[in-house]
Amino acid sequence: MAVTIRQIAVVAGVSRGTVDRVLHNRPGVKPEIAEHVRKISQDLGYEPNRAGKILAARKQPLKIGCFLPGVGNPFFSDVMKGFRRAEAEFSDFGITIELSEVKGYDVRVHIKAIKELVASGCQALCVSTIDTPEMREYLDGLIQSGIPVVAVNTDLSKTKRLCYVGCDYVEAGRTAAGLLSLMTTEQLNLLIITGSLKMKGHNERIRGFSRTLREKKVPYKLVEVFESLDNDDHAYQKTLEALQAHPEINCVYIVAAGVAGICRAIQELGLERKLHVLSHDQIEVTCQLVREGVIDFTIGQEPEEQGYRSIQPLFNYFMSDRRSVPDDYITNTVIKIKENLS
Amino acid sequence: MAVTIRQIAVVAGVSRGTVDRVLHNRPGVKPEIAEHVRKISQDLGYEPNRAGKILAARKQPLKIGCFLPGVGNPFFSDVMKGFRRAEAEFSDFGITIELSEVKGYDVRVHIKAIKELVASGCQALCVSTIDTPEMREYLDGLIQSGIPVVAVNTDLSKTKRLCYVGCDYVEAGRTAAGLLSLMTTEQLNLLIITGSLKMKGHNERIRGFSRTLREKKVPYKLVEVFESLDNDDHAYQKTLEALQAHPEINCVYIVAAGVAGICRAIQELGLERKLHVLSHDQIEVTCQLVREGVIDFTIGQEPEEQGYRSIQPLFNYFMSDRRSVPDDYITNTVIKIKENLS
DNA sequence: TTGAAAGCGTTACCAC
DNA sequence: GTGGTAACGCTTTCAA
Repeated sequence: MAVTIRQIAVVAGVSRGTVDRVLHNRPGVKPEIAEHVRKISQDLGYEPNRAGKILAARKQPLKIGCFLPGVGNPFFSDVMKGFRRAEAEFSDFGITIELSEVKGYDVRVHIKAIKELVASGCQALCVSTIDTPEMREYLDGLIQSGIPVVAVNTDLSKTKRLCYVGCDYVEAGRTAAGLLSLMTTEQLNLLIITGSLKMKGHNERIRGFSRTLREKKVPYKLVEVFESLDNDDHAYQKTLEALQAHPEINCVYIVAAGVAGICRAIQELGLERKLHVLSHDQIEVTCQLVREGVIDFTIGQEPEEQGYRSIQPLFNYFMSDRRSVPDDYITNTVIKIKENLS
Repeated sequence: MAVTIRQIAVVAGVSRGTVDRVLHNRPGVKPEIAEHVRKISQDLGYEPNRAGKILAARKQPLKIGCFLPGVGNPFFSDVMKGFRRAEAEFSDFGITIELSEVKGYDVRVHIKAIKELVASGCQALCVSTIDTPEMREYLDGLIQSGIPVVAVNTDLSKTKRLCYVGCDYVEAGRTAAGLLSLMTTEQLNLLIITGSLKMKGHNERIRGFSRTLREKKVPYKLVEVFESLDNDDHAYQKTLEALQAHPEINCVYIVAAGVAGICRAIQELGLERKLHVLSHDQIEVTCQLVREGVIDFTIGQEPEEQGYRSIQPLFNYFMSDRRSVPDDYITNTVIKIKENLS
């Protein structure tokens, strides 16, 4: 049977109230007694019982704020599913989730939305946002004031975030290249279409991709790179032009969004199945195109897991009186072809 | 705030004890009152609070028995990791896990081991065993007597098992074929090495594999099939002979164990990287050979997840008074190449 | 500065 | 048959 607060109290010769005060660093305990109690709880290997905590704290349930720039981006709806699953899982353990979604990547808009979450009484945050100085400063302020923050999907470097839950972008790019190299040995004439050259994750994918091609000594030429800016029409136009201008292109690497537009261009030019086409993420549009054989494979990152695994450590963190500081959780780099789209 | 047993008692005009008796179908309640209470708890949408249950039941913690034929099989140690993770996760929620492992696939041995788990007081079981009539009969008896059984990794068809947690073997075979077909278009001269022709999962993989090759119209010839019987030396010998007798073989499909022996034969004949080699499962030996480039890719099935996700539904099942009957949980078919071995 | 007690939702047990 | 009460481990509040 695990050690309880009561046992500590008995051993220390004080009341449970005092032990509680010590264990939560609340004021009003004589320093020497506090030290004594602390030592005993250490020696006994005390770990708080979550069921007891939950029951006692039932009047102020833990409210976690989740922020995603997910409006209009189907990828994030899977992350949200993970949040929801965690909420359902933990609801009768006294956890509530407040969701906030915005469109696009304006730092001000993001900060405003997060502020609203805090104002609504959230005691912890899971955020997927932009890693800019302004954002970092704002979040570090929050963390300072006692609100732990989990970085989901996009890391917040050099902040005091509790942990990062998301994929390894470099590995994703490396995997795309590695699989491609298993599929062909001929010289690659590459068209790379990224989302935005400002997005760190996108750049990391490209870096991993080209590094692996070089390591594997795959002969390749980078014919063209451009941004889709998450806009299908724009991506369609640019792809059309690039493929017409450079008929030698035999491989299209789609780093981020714009997939529908890009593939429409490929199909209209009758190049379907004549080019290697690789993409990232497992969303409806990529799945459909993989099924049709237009895209050879797509590299996923377990978005739902990212949502679920953001909430879970927060739960344990609070339940352990902030002692179980969670590790980063890096999701698997998932290869999806037609047969394992599940 | 969720509905409590107390509220039901108030509304029904009875005591909490009576409500408890009704909700647990315990005798000693007048039928009309029982009916009345049942209706109210329905109307109010009562869901038991897990924290309360855990605390009250703390003296008889839920003991779950886990059985694996894992001795000498590294695959199962990952499943075990999942069991352990669940145990750690739920330990202060009053769950204990009793593990039992045996070597090999003798039904009598398996039944004996499971009997011991039951004798030691396990109130539920997670088992990975053989799907034979004798086993089915034994397990159905246990289930009848009130011990729910989760089938892990291998389904127990036509039993009253609570659910199946494991992979889709057919999909795994299909995926192997699908990826292979992306890697080559030439005629395939196949050597297939299965574990045992008696193992349903192995046969399903082969079925999925060949079906997909046919669907994709990949020209192929089955040069030879034999069993490794999970024995590396035997597999080594047979592989050596097969490859020498049939120099036209250009693809080796390793369906189950014996990987080390098979690949040793391939390497000794200097055929490394000259053949396509595919395997299943992500264990140390397959990982190493993928890293060395001897195996092109291996198809995993998330064994740790299988362990964890067997315990979790049992926990919820008991906590919900056996009302949340869990769905089957099919793990992902995971493609692993050198770059995403994580 | 400390102790005592109530209460969270559930179960088990004893008394009526 | 039914109601009341103690107990699980913890937090919070009130009293000393």
